[in-house]
Amino acid sequence: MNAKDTRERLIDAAEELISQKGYARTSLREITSQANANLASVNYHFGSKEGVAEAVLKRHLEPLNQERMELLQAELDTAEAEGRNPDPRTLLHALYMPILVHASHGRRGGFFLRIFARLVTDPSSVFQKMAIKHLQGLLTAFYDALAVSLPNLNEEVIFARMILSFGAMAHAGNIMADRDKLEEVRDSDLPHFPEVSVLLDETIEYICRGMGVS
Amino acid sequence: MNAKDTRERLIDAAEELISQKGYARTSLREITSQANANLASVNYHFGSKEGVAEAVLKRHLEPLNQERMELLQAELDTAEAEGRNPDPRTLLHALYMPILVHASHGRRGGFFLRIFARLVTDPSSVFQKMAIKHLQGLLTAFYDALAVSLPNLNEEVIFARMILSFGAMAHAGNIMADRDKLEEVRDSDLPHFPEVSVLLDETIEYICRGMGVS
DNA sequence: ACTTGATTTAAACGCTTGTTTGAATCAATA
DNA sequence: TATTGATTCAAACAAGCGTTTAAATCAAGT
Repeated sequence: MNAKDTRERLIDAAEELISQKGYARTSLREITSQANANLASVNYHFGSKEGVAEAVLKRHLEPLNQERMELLQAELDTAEAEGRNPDPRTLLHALYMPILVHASHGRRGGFFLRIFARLVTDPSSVFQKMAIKHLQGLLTAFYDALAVSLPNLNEEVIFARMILSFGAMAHAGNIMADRDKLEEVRDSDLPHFPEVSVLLDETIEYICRGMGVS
Repeated sequence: MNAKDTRERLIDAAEELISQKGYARTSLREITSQANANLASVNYHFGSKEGVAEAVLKRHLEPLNQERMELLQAELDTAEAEGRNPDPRTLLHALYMPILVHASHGRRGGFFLRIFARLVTDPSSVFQKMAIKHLQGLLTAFYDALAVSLPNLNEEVIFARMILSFGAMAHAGNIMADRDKLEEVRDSDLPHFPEVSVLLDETIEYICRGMGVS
């Protein structure tokens, strides 16, 4: 019991600290101290500092990607049964709703989405490899489905718009996670930062319009 | 002459290295070595490691923001002279074209945009302060103009869509900068990454559609 | 109660980091 | 040529880092 507990406390602490300070600026001493564990425990349980970061990402991305793949498959099956092309709006919901809902529910979702936004941006290191490993398959599957469901758009354009949607979604999730902190430094000439639920809805609609799906 | 040269060589080296490896993973020893300068020169010329990173951002953001503010003012003036509201599409062009063109022209623009994309994402440090310092005024000015030019959308919605556009733009610029590297690791089931010029055009159109401007 | 394998612990390792220092060098003015 | 102020330089600094080690502790099966 104690063993597994330590492992999970380490992931919890790493997740929170990395989301707040970034991977490089978070030390193993901070992580283990926040987790009430020994300094060496990270290397024991995860092999290295990179290992615990990978575990953090895995804990969120695996169920998230599974859910998205299931929603994708469901629409593909329904469409085939009904003898029509998959509906692009349904596909976009399948791809973006789960992660946005995840980001807007509870602390840990916010922690994760801040890390995720950086994952996409970070140039080197673990994150690059992890991004390819955990996102390439998902992206390809949804690209294939979208290409079928939007037969009047050429491949390059669909791909370009998927990239743009991805950026919009990642940034929106990041803003959701930091909403309260951003409100504090907001220029008073700007309106309030949108409520999380408003931003969630606006994101989906924005992406649908951007993709050319009405 | 030698003095100013060193300063600029340091900024050049910092820009390239930070864009490739990230701020935290780039050491002063790498920067000064690539710039053919002494280790202490960064602290002499910029006061600290943060100082040279700030100088990198300044060198791009100041002319860029000046250009955008001039384009904004030009449209506001023209609109007032013609007794109409500013045109939202023109405003969006003014806000996003300069930085996207900058990103797509030449190496240094690409270097900058990779750093810029991280600037928006990075949780702590210099970057947080720099983002507020260099972007808040720009954002506010464009928000005010867009609110006038889109009178049928409420404030919160306009602001939300600006946030989403910002994310899409930053991600697109990042992809432009890394296009060739991304092509190498691309899943063969995906189409080629869009040409820089294609992505540039698609980005502007995507943002206009997303904002609800047709 | 003993053994075994997993986990935790404290300590130390070697290495890299950003920064500081004080002397050396340079360029230009008088 | 002497002086001055700016710049460069080599060297050292203390601090923090991730990782390793070997002994101590723990939990469970026999």
